[in-house]
Amino acid sequence: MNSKICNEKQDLVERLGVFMEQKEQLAPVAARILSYIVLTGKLGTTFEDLVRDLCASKSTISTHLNHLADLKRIVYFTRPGDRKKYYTINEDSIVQSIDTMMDSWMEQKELHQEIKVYKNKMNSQAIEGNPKFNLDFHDNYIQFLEEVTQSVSTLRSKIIEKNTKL
Amino acid sequence: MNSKICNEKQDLVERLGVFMEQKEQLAPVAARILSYIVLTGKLGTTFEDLVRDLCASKSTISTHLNHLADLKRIVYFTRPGDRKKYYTINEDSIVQSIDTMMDSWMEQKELHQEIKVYKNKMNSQAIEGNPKFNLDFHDNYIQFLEEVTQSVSTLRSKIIEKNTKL
DNA sequence: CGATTGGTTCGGATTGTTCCGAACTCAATT
DNA sequence: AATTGAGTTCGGAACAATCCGAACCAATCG
Repeated sequence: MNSKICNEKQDLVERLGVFMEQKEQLAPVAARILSYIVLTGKLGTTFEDLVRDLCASKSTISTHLNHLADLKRIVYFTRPGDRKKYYTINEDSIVQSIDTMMDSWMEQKELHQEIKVYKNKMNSQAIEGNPKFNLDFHDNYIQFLEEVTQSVSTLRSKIIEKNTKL
Repeated sequence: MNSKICNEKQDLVERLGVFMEQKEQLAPVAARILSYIVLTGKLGTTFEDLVRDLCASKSTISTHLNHLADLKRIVYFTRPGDRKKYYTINEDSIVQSIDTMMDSWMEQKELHQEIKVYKNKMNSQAIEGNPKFNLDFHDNYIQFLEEVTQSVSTLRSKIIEKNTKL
């Protein structure tokens, strides 16, 4: 009864889905589930909505829906006297994606620092002051990562602050 | 003769490789080629270095090496009277990765704007002022994307400036 | 109780990715 | 002209990801 997904929504589900599949390392159907849930908003999305509108099997929907819930990308609410779960996106997903970004930048920074240790050791072993490695690249990269992390961290605080004010 | 890769380097190649495989959507061997080239630095890496030290077939190395060159992730120089190509990372790879990030943020922003158009249209069609959609999430996300793009764009200029001064 | 609703689990089938070996090309050497 | 060096191309083999159907379970309904 509440069916008949409009073309515009279907189109957006596919396009946002492709984007997420790429950027969030999700399986095609998982990405579509997530975009469908984003596009449906606070009304919430049910298991059967997804099976019907994404034309996927119950098993596929079940697996990916649970996976997204495990990742805390989605949450659900329920209605009295209704066994169904109504999924919506986790509202802190902006902060979540910031944190993921920052973690990855930090990991990258640590790798470059290890590389510097390695290259410095090699340089000091080099004969007659003939250094094989120039560390500028790594220094610049580390500096860039620090600055971008710093600046996004500031943004993060602002977002947190705004959210707690509500 | 110039062989015998040390354990420390080998270990770093693998670990940086895993990171890049994830974050840059590269095939395992492609990611290892890139890390090997990073770790070898300005001396340059040859085809045969890679075949020998990564223990991969010539065809695999050939394909991935050309792919990385197509992506402009690596460049090569040559030596007089030597047919080999000496690959190094493209020195503007910091700027490159900034640009990739910003492009992706922009694309994401455009998607959220389209979603807003869709949700607004639905809201205006809703009967008796009962809006189905709350646009705060998208507004916040768009604002976040604009701010982070802005701040990274500033960093980008600073890096460009520094590079041209050299 | 039996049927229906709302899902979960498991064993493949299908599809996609990644890599390899063999045969090949093109230049430079002998 | 044959050989060697440096690499490319193509046709699968091996492996991994993704999805499906069938069988199943647990609550609720009639």
